[in-house]
Amino acid sequence: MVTIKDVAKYAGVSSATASRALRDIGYVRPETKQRVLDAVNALGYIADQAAQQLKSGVSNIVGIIVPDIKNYFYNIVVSLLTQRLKSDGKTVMLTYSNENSELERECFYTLFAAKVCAIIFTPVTDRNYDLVRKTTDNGIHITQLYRRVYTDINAVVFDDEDSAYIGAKHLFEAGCRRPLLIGVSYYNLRSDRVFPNRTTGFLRAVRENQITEYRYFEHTLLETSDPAFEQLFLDFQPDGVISGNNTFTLELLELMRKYGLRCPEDVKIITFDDIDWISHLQLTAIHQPIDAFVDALYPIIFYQEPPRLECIKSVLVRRKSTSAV
Amino acid sequence: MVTIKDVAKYAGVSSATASRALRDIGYVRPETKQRVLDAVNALGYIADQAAQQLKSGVSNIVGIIVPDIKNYFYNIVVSLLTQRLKSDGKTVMLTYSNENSELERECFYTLFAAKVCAIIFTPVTDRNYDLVRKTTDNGIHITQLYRRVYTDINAVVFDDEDSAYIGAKHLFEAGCRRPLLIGVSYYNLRSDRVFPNRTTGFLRAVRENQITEYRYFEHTLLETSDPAFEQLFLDFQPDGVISGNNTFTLELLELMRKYGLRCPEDVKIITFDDIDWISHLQLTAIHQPIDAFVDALYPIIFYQEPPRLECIKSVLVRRKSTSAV
DNA sequence: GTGAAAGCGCTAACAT
DNA sequence: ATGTTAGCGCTTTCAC
Repeated sequence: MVTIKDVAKYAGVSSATASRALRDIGYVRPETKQRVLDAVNALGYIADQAAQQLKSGVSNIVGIIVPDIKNYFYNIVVSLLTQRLKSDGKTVMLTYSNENSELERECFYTLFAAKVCAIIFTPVTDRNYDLVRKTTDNGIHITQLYRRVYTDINAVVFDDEDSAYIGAKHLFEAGCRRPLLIGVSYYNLRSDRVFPNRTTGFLRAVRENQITEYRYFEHTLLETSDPAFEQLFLDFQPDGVISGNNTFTLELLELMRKYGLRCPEDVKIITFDDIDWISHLQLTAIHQPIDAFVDALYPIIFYQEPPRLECIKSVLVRRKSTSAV
Repeated sequence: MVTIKDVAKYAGVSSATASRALRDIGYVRPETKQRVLDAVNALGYIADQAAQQLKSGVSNIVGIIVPDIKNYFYNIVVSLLTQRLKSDGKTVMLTYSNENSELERECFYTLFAAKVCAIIFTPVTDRNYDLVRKTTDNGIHITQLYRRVYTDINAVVFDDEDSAYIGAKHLFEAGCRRPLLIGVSYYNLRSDRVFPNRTTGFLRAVRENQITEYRYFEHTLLETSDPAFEQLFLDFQPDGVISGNNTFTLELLELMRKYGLRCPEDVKIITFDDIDWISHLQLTAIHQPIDAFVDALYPIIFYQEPPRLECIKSVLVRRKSTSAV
């Protein structure tokens, strides 16, 4: 392995000088600096981050905890974030909580051991507050993504509550009188402890519009189909559905095909997640601007006080699936 | 920060004993070990990986270089891999090359600096061999994913060449006589330097079946639509298309809608990437078993000699888009 | 402007 | 079975 000592020896200077030259810090004669740079090139030296970090005490690793493997949204955010952090000389350590609170704990331990300078995560429970505390107590910045569970910690979310409200109103305007909401059920967390909550917005719209026949179903994440949902769908026979994500929507579409129901004639559809195939199928969608989301997130990653809540507005994109018949 | 010295002091032992106790190494009295464990619990000690690594010289970070943000396939592989590596006490450092050879170089530097013990990457060029060499010379294991560019390095790929061949034959059996293949064009890499190459398999099928009217188009990745492709599609008027990935397929479907072409009546379709919405649209697809892929990858991550080439077979899933009219 | 030396937190010889 | 000590590669006073 090539160390800074090798570089120093090759350049005929001390390792202290080499270190200064490489980081443009302190006084180094331009000529000396050039010799060091030449040595680096000749030897192919790359500084050992672990050693740098150990000595300097500063880390440039940002930890991310992703709750769900397959979620398109998270994957995009992770990649956008990774690229932007790189331009600030930071690297990303990736972990998966898989919607499991025990795994989330392990993720925290892993990131802690790696001495990350910040953690960006989507909480899957409200029972890991001890670790959240410990993290901030150790000067590690922390931000919640997508769901706000801990109110004293930074959070960046989409305003899904409002989107569900707007979506429901749009359904009513399109003539629906038997709306169904497919919301989200968490494994380790009561929905009403999470902001935003799609169901809240939906119920508000229902009340304001004096809709008497309505249902909501809280669908677990990770599972691609749920018999209980099929049962409710058949029993209730909704004329309009707001689907909490694209996976739920696919399940809904399969059900409708199975029972010969057409969209928008029999059932109108509004779906969260305006991704490529959703738009191809001409489904009315709640478009969540990911770029704006990351833009809002980026500046607060390293600022904790006072805790910020960034709430990104989504946009309803009207397409055939909610048009009049 | 809580260090091992704090733990040692709390437990009334030396830091060496504490270290041994924590790693179940060497001789430690059970009673002593328990005292150390209690101290860890009481103080909330988590070992500093950077320091461990610096001293022991062994790293447990695996680096991944992902070429494309949006690619569903990579995202799934990354997450499956991350989870399996965790069970072996390894963590994942994530970087993105974005199909750019200069960025790929930077990724290597980043992972090098982090002293990863292995690199798993999808090469975007054949011009970074110097870094590949340097990596292996430093005892860092390295494996290519999805594309084999360097023949002396481990690689795990799907047999896309054969899949394209089988797909083309299936099109001919369904009556197609004007097939079009949408293959992949790399930015920094000639397609014929990559194994597998979809075009090769396609051309073999064309030859064997004496098809005289055919075309292939090598579509760039990352871009969601290409005017040159639209032009070729209009000029040639294929009666069957094999699409190299789901993004290309969406572009194709949009074109067909724009020009009022129906599937399978006017154009039959076979697509790579058997993902959820592809199956919902009842498109015949080349199903790539990701689990088998990861299963093949996992055992060779840390074995380099001799270089292995794992070629995973895909399965053609027949659906309506290639049925007889 | 440059070098010598201490030390970050941890582990591995070696001593006891 | 446990403690002492050296040192991994780097940065950072502090001399010069």
